[in-house]
Amino acid sequence: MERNEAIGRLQPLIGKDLVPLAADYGVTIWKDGKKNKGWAGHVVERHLGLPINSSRAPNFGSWELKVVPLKYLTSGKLTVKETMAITMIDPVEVKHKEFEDSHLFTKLRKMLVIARVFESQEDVHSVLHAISEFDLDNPDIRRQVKADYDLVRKVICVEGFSELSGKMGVLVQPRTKGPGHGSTSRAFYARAPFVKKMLGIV
DNA sequence: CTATGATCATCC
DNA sequence: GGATGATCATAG
Repeated sequence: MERNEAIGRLQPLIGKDLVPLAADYGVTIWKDGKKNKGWAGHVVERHLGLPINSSRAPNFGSWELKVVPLKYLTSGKLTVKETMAITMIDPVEVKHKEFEDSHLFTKLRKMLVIARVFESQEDVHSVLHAISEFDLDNPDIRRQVKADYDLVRKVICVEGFSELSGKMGVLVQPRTKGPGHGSTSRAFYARAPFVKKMLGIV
């Protein structure tokens, strides 16, 4: 499916509550009092007819789909609530590949970012707020992302994979991610200001 | 177990 | 409120 087609399919969902859709598509939100944090992403993927799997390649072949939560500030303004997980860091791959050949670049160069409104942790309602296309075509942004990638590379080579921390990086940070319980894997995350740029709410 | 989808918990 | 590290459901 092309990105434009996906946009066309998602357009009608803008302003709609995603919670009832989760039930329609059989997506679990709560189980034994614990939350399936990826439910919103699964709902959108199912809506587009994508089988749920864990392939590391961009889910649609040439572009990447992401759902990100938005929240209202006390001032009443809408902003990005969280950083966005992009992809796992494979130390071997990062060490041997240039930024232009990395998974990070492949995913960032062409993506579709869906913004949903976060109301509360209970997710009683969650309205799809906007759909935004993003390509890594801004020279300044691209240069900074590459710099962050190179920093990660350097740390892995010089200090070791385990020294990577979320404190590093300007637009993209290396941060722990995984099933939890002692997992030490890390992933690239887009910091909030970067996500705002993607959504065009700078 | 670790990849995917991400958000939660806690510290400052 | 923002940042950082930890964690949840599901699939292979």
